[in-house]
Amino acid sequence: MPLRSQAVLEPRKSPVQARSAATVDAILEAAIQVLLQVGKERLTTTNVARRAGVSVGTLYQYFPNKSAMLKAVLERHMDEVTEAIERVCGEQRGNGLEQMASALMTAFLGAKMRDAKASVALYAVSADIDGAKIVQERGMKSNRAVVAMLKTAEAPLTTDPQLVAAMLQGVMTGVSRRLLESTAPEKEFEPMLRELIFLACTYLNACTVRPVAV
Amino acid sequence: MPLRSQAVLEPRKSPVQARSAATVDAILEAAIQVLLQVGKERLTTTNVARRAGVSVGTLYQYFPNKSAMLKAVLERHMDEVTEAIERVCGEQRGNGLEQMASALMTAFLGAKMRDAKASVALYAVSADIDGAKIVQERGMKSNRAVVAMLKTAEAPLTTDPQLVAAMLQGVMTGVSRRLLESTAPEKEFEPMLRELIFLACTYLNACTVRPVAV
DNA sequence: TGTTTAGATGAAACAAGCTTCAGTTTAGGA
DNA sequence: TCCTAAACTGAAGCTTGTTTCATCTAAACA
Repeated sequence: MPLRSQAVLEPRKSPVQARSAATVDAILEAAIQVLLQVGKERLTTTNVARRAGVSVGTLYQYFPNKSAMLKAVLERHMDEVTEAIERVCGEQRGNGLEQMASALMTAFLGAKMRDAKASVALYAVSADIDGAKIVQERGMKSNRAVVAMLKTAEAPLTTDPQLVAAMLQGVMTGVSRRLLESTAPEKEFEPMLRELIFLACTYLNACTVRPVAV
Repeated sequence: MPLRSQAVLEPRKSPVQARSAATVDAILEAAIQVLLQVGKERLTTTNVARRAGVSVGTLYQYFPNKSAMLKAVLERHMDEVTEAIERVCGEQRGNGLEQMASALMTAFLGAKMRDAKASVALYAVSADIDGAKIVQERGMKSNRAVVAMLKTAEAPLTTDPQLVAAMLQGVMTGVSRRLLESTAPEKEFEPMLRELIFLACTYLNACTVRPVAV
């Protein structure tokens, strides 16, 4: 989204295109803040607009309805996590399985913890709207990345990479969710991550040894 | 809730207490059915009452509000799963770790799959109401059961059982959720369960070998 | 058979937030 | 400087579903 070119002697900022882009951004940001401060129940469109410094009408200029706005918020958050996964999966190509496991778990938990509060709040939002669909889409994206990575491992797996990747993701999300919704996420983070890596390494190694059958 | 004692020659059934108990049950049952048929969004109190064959007023005689009713539904479901876990954990005391892992995973996935549809629908409901609290409570209950079981294993763990139990639960719930929300749960059930058991066995065995340190 | 009270009824009051839209402001170009 | 289109405004309409309550029914008991 490049800024519109400015007339000869007009140093004025943020013209047409950019103005609205900024507004959309402000709204999305405000939505998360409102969510964190007053919770899903009291998150109203009027509320979000006010926090964003605009009027409700403006909000409805960019989103057809409340649900669409929340979807955008969720998508934004999921993209961050997905990108984090894709990044490490790219970096880890050709490495050993333990390397991969460690990097993947660290990246995932890290991304989730980065703004743990928002993550938890969004779990709730995801239930309204068809959040499951969004989550699933991103899930498939990261799945592909994980599978691709696994196929380049030094020691080849003797198990269907698709299945292995699915398990890894189930494990990651399950443990991270448990962690995030626990009473003291920060405190348990370190040991949980360690253990998660241990578990993943153990599993992956076992998958190189195991007979091919089934 | 014992039935009210009946007068000498009055074989008449379902007196005062029981009549209402039946009503409550009908309402709870209706709630799930409505949930499955029209989804969370269109689940209204009037709706549920009609399906239960009573009037809204009656519903409000047993539940202070909609949220309380939904909580009761969720609690009921969670109790089933928790009981399934406690049962196997009791049965498996003193057995080998692989035995335990296998039984636990089978019981959990089985309980969730028994009415998979309801499970998924309740994920959504749980987000409204303070479902997290309910889920967490039951989670702690099963946690205790798992820990107690692990402590009786033939081969002793060299890792904190609390941590191990937490991981197992994270793994179970993560994978099962992934499975339930996938497009074809029944189809993937068998291989997923197999793999889940394999993963759990691998992990638990590793936990008996691993040096005690941290 | 009459009385009492648990249980049931459902129309309507009420609440609350989403969404609209007619009108105003601002930026960029001529 | 004026004009046009893009942005923005916010009071009020509208929809929808929750909850209440005055009233009715029927079981238990004497």
